[in-house]
Amino acid sequence: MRTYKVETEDLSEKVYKNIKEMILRRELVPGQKLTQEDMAKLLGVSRTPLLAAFSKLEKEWLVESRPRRGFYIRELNKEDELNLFDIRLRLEPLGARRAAENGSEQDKKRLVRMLDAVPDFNCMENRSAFNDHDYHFHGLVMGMTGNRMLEMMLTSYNIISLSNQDEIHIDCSKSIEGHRKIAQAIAEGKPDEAEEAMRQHIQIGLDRIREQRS
Amino acid sequence: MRTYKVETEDLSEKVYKNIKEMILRRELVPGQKLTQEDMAKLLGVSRTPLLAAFSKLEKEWLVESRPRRGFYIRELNKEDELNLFDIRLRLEPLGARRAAENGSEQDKKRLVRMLDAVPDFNCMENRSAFNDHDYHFHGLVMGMTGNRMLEMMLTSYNIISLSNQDEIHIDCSKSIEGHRKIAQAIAEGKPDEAEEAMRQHIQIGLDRIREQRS
DNA sequence: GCATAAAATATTGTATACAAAATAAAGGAG
DNA sequence: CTCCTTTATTTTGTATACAATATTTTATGC
Repeated sequence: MRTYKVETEDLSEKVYKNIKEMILRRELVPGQKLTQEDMAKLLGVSRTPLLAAFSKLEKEWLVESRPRRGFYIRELNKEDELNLFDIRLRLEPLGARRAAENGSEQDKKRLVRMLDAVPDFNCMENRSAFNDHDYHFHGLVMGMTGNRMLEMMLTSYNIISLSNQDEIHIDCSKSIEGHRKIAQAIAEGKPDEAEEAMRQHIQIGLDRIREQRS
Repeated sequence: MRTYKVETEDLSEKVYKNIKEMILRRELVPGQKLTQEDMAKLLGVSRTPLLAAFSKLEKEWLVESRPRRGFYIRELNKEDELNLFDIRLRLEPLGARRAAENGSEQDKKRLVRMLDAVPDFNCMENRSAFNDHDYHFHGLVMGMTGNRMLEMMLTSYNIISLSNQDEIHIDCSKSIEGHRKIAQAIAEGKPDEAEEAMRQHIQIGLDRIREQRS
């Protein structure tokens, strides 16, 4: 009998996911040093899998390596943020398009349901709730594209954006309205509209960066 | 007196670059297993920095990790290749645009000179020469964008494409003609034309994949 | 012979050990 | 007290060691 073994992931992969999660949750903040000993103790592993995890995160732009000085949560300056959005502005609309084309009916329903379930929480007071919503929304859309490379890249970029975003400067209701429009277009299987709606949504984020940190 | 210390990179970074180079040069081919002991001996390092390098390469999609089985040079199936080009088709044109906008005069001259210096080598006979040219051309352009994230991503993707590309199926002169057109537009500082020329150039690559491996 | 099971070998993933470099602390000179 | 030098401590980067899993080889039954 053929046994379907679970592709058991190694420790470094678990650690990698944990740290990503911690960055998203702002338990680790941009600029912070990741002391190896401390992180190893915190996560209950040795430094070996930790180092592999750091290396992965480095190439995803979430962590920065300063040789012989240590690893740090990457802190974006204004130029970096613009560069990041330059990329997102091209790729997220592509993702929305492909989601409309390739997403399963089940996922499309889930997407709509997700937005129905987020009626009105106070963004100013509950920032992490919005963070979670935003992260999951973009993640779900990118998971519908059928392009795992795209999914991986944009998941990381989304985390960087969120973790570097200033608390004060988000127009929450407008953002969710944007999500709703995108979800609608994807659910209805309209690639052009989905792409354009996403483009506008990302553009707003870019505009906000431009006007603020100048 | 202020001393400008050279940011000395660690072994894992050197190993990482070495392996990337080896993939590009086809000394390591898609599907091949990277036995840790062998690679460590070959590169003259221990397995520790090697593992960090593998982890980096994994997140750049150049290497695949099969837990408890080892690391392998990533082998793209047709779907993967289409996914890859779906991304390149959006990002490389953006890169060409930014290169036209932000590239230094020196780099622009270098770009034109590069294409003058590649008059007519026989692609069929000298595949690796074309590989090198293609890699360096795209690398130079992406280095002119002023967007290091974009540069890093597309450098890797370029390597994957080249290492997975079939020997037989490249129209070399047509490709170089495309490069010439792009270089021209960038050198003249015409973003729209540069973007469009690059789009067409990548599109040709995509078409080739579509028609062939079907 | 051929397929299956058992033993032997090789390879991986992780922890630990150690040297080199960076940081922090202590000590003096002005 | 402040600045510089020297010493001590911490932290990093790499190598090695070891247990657990995969793979290969050998043995055994049919």
